[in-house]
Amino acid sequence: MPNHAIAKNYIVSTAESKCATCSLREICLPVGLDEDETELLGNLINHKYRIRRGEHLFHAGLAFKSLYAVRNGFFKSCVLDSDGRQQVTGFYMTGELLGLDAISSEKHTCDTVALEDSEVCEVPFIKLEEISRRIPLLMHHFHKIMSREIVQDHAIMMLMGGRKAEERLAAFLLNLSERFAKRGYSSTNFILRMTREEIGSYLGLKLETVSRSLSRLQEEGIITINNKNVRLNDIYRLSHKISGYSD
Amino acid sequence: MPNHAIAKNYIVSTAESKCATCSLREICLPVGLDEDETELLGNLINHKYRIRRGEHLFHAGLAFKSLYAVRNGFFKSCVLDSDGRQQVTGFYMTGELLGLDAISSEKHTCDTVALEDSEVCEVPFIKLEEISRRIPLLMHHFHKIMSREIVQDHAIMMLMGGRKAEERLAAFLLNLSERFAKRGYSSTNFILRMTREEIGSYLGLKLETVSRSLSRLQEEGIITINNKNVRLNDIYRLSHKISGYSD
DNA sequence: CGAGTTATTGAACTGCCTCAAGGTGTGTGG
DNA sequence: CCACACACCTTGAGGCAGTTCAATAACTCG
Repeated sequence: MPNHAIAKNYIVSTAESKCATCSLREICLPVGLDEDETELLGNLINHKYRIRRGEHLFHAGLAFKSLYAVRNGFFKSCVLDSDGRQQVTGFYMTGELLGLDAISSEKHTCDTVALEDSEVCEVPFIKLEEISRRIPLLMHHFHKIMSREIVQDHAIMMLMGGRKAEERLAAFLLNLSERFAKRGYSSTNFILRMTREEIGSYLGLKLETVSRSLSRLQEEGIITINNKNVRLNDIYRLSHKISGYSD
Repeated sequence: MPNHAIAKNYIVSTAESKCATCSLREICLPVGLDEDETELLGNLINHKYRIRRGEHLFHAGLAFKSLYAVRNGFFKSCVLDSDGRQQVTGFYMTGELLGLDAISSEKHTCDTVALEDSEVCEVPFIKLEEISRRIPLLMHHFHKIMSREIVQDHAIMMLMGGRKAEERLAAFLLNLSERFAKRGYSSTNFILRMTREEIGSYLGLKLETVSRSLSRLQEEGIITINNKNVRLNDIYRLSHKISGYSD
């Protein structure tokens, strides 16, 4: 089990913790499994854990045993570098998979922290690989998830490489918006679970720059921002920020 | 097959194009396969292709069918954004795997271009997944490769997020150095296959800044650079550039 | 050899960072 | 429920690293 904090908060297996009957199946798992395959899934999840806001799911350096699927809530992962700076490498919401970076070295390379009270499903990696052999669709689905992570990272590199602060923020907000929409939440009205500093770290900016850019977007009427609450008033203009069009 | 240019340059299958007897086996493939498993590998590679300097291996948008293992040579991949800017997302050398980003959407998201005359082994992805089912070690190895790509991308995000130009260059050179060393080439003396602009794009800098930073490192005696030829004179000081130590 | 690409270097500019001060929100303990 | 402490956010002013623009030099390859 990941660490002491979690040990105290694990949730006993119930019918609901079976993937087969999970309400998130369509987000987490491939579609089109037959009955036998669905039956096999029963063994995939070990436990569910409750992680409270501010708690670590795992620390960098910890031996890698399991991936964790976000059942609900919101996480960040970040790497600490030699001189103590924190680089946020990703934000994760319902249905997304945590710990993929750890497969290569068999150690976690990130700290992963809940940004709100959350629940995760523990997926022992050995089991995932085992069951994958029996369910080609599951294997393929897993490959797609890893690939998606790579694509997402490339998008961030792209932002950091050549975009101005305001453009990065626009892209960031739109990305969140889409992901919320996919989960049935409002795409125009949501809460930023992370701090300005965390946003800045993720986008390669300082927190003051994040704050100023958000204020600017608000002055332009494109968004309304009140502390952690954002409303996207004009998605069209917001997305045109990114493409470098002037209107 | 990937595109017209390649069609003309494919190399007929020979004994040498079997993974089982390939000289790169230790770089490409997991160790510890038994005879049966090694036999199964025979079917993994479709063709080898010769790609000349400047030619594309594949273009962004192309339907995804295969991954490509670099047999020898050097590649870059890059994404083009809406207003035509090019972001280099990675450099790839012998034994590394190209096209991982394409799995998620079943379309290539990068252009991938040879920076010197190169050869690649085509690995049809369906076949890879099929054979993986029969060879757990191969599946696991593949997962590690994907994970390594994620870790590498995080390292770049880290550089872009909080490092100064000279530090980024130092990290870049050391990364190349290690990868060359692992392949039996000199770790202190190598050729930069890519242009200053490509380095800059990869690291989130302009080509002039790359040039200036390299010149600075040379003035300090840490490296010697002559056009594309680099010599790392003082790896110790070079690595201390990164950690933010002052000496 | 010559045309085009790539690299170096200089000078001026600018967007982001740094430092600083004050404001707002949140959660905890009395 | 209030008050206090702490964490987070906003805004301003000034500085600087890296960009932009420009001119020249060096290399590459037909």
